[in-house]
Amino acid sequence: MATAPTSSSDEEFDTAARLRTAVTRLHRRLRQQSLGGLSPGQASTLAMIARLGAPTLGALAKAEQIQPPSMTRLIAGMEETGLVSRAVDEQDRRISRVSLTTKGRRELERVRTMKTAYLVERLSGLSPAEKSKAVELVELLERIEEDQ
Amino acid sequence: MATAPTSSSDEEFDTAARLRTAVTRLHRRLRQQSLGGLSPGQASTLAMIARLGAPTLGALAKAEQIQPPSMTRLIAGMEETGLVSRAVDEQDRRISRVSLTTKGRRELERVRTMKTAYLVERLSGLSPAEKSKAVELVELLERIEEDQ
DNA sequence: ATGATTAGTTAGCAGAACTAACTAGTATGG
DNA sequence: CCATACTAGTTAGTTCTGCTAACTAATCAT
Repeated sequence: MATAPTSSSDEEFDTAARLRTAVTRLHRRLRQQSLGGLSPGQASTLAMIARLGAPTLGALAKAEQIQPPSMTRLIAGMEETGLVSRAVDEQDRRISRVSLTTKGRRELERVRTMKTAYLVERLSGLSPAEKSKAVELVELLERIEEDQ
Repeated sequence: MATAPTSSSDEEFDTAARLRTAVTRLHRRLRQQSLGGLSPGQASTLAMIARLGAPTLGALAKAEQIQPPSMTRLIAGMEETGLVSRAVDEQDRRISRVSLTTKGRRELERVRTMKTAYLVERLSGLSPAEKSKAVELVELLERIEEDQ
């Protein structure tokens, strides 16, 4: 194999490939964690609604970085189980605003810790030095995805 | 270090929550990247077969960390499009070994750059200091998921 | 030789994402 | 002021990935 040795783009490629694999697997693992009846998407959306107040469905889709139809379905399921309620906007009746019900707020509180329990446990197994590195890791991941 | 237990676990929780969100979004983004006709699972499996040589279906499933039935289906699709071929093991006829066809090798080569193009581009946008740290951080990410 | 184990397959379910095409409401330009 | 264009959201249908349960076929062990 007569490839150019120690090319920095080779290293970048390797790092990228490993990052891809790692992200895929961790994602799968996170999906398998129990959230007590809520899907990961529901849990995440619940938190986002709480953060935004009473967002429109489109705004919510944008914030969660999914397409509107995906959000429609997600919200439909959550409305059915009484986690959120929808209200048609008075000014513009095309728009429907989503807000948390009391049950939704209660569930969010209950699930908040469960959601991260697995990762908290994994993180707590790290040494202090690694732990501070973990913070850098998160910052790096966030930077990689920003401005899309 | 007088670490108040409360603040320490708060930090861990926060890091965990951010890591979760980051992983979910990056995973979604990576799934949306075009791989020129191959599904992400196919691309990943292609690379794994190349690394392992002529693995059994079970070994492949284990390496990719999915259940055997999922691998059966994945391989079935890849066999249909001529990316891999299966051969029954002579010694133990329960076993079938999977290997790349010429087309499979060609596709792997072609996709190898494409596959991580998005991440490579993102990584190359980082500062040199960040870049050198990225490797360490990916290793940490791998450590977080290991021994499951 | 029979019963237990192992490898892989088949069948069926579910979740999460997408696009394309539709409905309904709003805004606008002639 | 109305026909047309645009916007928000929904419906329908597809794809991909993963799972479990139950099965067949082959091998191993007593």
